[in-house]
Amino acid sequence: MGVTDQPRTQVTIYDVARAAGVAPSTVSRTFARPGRVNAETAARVRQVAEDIGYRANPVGQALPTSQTHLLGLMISDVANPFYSQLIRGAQIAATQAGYEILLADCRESGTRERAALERLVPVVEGFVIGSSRMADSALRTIAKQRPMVVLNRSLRDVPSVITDNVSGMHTAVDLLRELGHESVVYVAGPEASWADGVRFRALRDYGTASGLHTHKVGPFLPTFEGGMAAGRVMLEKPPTAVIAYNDLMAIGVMHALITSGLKVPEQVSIIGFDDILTSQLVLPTLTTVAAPTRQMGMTAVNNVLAIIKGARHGGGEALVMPTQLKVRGSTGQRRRKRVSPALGTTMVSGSAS
Amino acid sequence: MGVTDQPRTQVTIYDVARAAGVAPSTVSRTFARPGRVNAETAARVRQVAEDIGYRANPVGQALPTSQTHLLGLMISDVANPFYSQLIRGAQIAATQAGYEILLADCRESGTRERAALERLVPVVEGFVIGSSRMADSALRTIAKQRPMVVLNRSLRDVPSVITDNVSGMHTAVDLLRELGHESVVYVAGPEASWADGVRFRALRDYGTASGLHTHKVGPFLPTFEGGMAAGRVMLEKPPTAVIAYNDLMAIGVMHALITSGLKVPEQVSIIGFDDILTSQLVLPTLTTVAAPTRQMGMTAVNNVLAIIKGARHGGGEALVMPTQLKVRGSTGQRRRKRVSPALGTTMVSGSAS
DNA sequence: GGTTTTGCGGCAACAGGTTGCCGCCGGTTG
DNA sequence: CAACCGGCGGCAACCTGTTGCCGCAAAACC
Repeated sequence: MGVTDQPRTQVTIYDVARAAGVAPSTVSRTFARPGRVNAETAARVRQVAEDIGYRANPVGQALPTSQTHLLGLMISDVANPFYSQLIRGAQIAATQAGYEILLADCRESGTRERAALERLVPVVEGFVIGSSRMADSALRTIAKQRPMVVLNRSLRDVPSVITDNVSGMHTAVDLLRELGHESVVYVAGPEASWADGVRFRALRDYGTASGLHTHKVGPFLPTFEGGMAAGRVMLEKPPTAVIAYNDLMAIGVMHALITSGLKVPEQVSIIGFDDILTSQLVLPTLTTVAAPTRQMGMTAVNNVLAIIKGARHGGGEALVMPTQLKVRGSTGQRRRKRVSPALGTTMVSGSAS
Repeated sequence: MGVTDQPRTQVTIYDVARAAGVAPSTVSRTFARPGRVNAETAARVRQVAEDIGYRANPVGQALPTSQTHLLGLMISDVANPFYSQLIRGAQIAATQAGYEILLADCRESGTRERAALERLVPVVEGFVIGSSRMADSALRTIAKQRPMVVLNRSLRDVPSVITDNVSGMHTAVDLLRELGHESVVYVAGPEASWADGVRFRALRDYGTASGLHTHKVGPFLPTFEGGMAAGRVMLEKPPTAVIAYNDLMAIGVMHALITSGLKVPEQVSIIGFDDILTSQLVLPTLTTVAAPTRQMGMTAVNNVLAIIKGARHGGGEALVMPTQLKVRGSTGQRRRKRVSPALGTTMVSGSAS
């Protein structure tokens, strides 16, 4: 009946030692210090180990060495496809190095994030923080306890991997200018998101410099729903161009606008950030500033691993990954004036705010 | 400079014991066996522990008790949004019980799945297997070693949580019949997927019984790309109705068909399975057989936990979760014969297009 | 009052590995 | 031939908790 007939007694190095006629320490060394043991002896030990089905117990190894071979990966929302590739990249890099990933999802809450990190500290050897919702100081507290690499955030003295938000935003602005746009609304994500601040400032600064008038709405949740909410807010005075904190929000905005009869991209151009798979599936397809998420996941993990292995993290400079503007269907030429159908409330011209 | 100044020496029960003037065993009992220790003594120990910053070391606890408080969650593709809610549900249930989730993604490979499970066995207390790509026998081998609950698969003597594929398929067939369809093509997912077989058989059996001619193409990868590939294959002789193994494939099929000029749902009706978020974002929106994924994740975790705590898994019957047909824009009335090239807009799903 | 119970703290043996240090042995070197 | 050295196996301490068992003292019982 019971399928779970736990093998009550696990095979240990002591069993192997006895069976092979050597001391336990020799068995241990055979696996942990290859070379320290005579080749013949080692071969015999390995053989015996295999015969009687020995498997090293990671917990036993972890106690004296404090190497759990576990890495914590904190993300703010598993349901956000942005993380899919990041998780996968992390996973691949970890597996290659013989590590496993402990996944924690804080559901956009700094409190939950903190609690989860606190719980994980004693178990993992290091952390990769996918987008933190915590305050710098709190993050530093954790960083003091374990090697960590943060993504999409720059924090003095803590190694980080970020995307080139500024130049990504510039390409987006350039595109809008080329298309004849004169103003743009930025749909903000979580206040706690570092990237959100950077993106908005990059937009404002470069926008002003290049004659694009900018305005901001939000913050909203960085989800499809959040985007829809933002879209509804904008309906009173529809903008001609929108840049959203991320793709999910951009799609939400687009959905809300289209549902209320606006045409994308004829009346409104929309640009997102990240380039999640869904961006290619919606209609119109979404123009977006793409980030190499998978690569970032791998890089982040490899870096924590390097630090764990003793590499003193260098100059403290963030590692900047290039972004790429993917121009798709949601952006189009700005129409001067009149858009016939019952659009009494003409647009912009004297863009207020 | 270095931010990672690991406090090399952690505070142990021995430190607490010394500081509180008791034996280490008393400290241990204070936390592990409340009640076994005199209330006053316990209070003092707790106070001292807090003062000198004692935090129990999970590894130390895991060794003698073999309770790692870790659960393995195996999924076949993180990038498939189907798993998002499942992961989240699992996560929530685990956290509530004081457990953490070790995530493994086998990327649709039975070999990788096996390897990952093998690696995790010694570390976790139990497994939740999100859609296995392994053979029954291999799965049983693992099940013998650790408590496990499998999702979307029924396996004798191994507890499982599945969706009501059969009745879900029936509702889908009923819908197509109502809409006047006489034949349907099933787009198959991975051969190694148990659910795929069940769905197809349910379709064939019930279809035949209700006069719907069925045909199958595949297998294909259960991804957007897989769906596109299937769509291209079907182009030679376009079907009037398609049911795909899952939403991602359905969307891929839809994309391929629409791209080559076919109208959905006017010329082809498409139905998926799962109800991932993206299904509501594409145009036309996707009709699908929805599964309560979050709930399933929680249920699965709670069940493994129960088994770990000693509950002998009951009759071996799979736990069946209800499905719900979400009728959306991708399904429509079958057109008898000729569809004039310019069918213009019109139609049921008259949403913006 | 004597004896049995009960409450509770301590001792020490684990759990399963790792590793510093010692010692044996055969080969080098002078 | 003696002193030295390198290779290699074993001993035992150690990592951090848990827990069976013992013993002592106070409480409960007859």
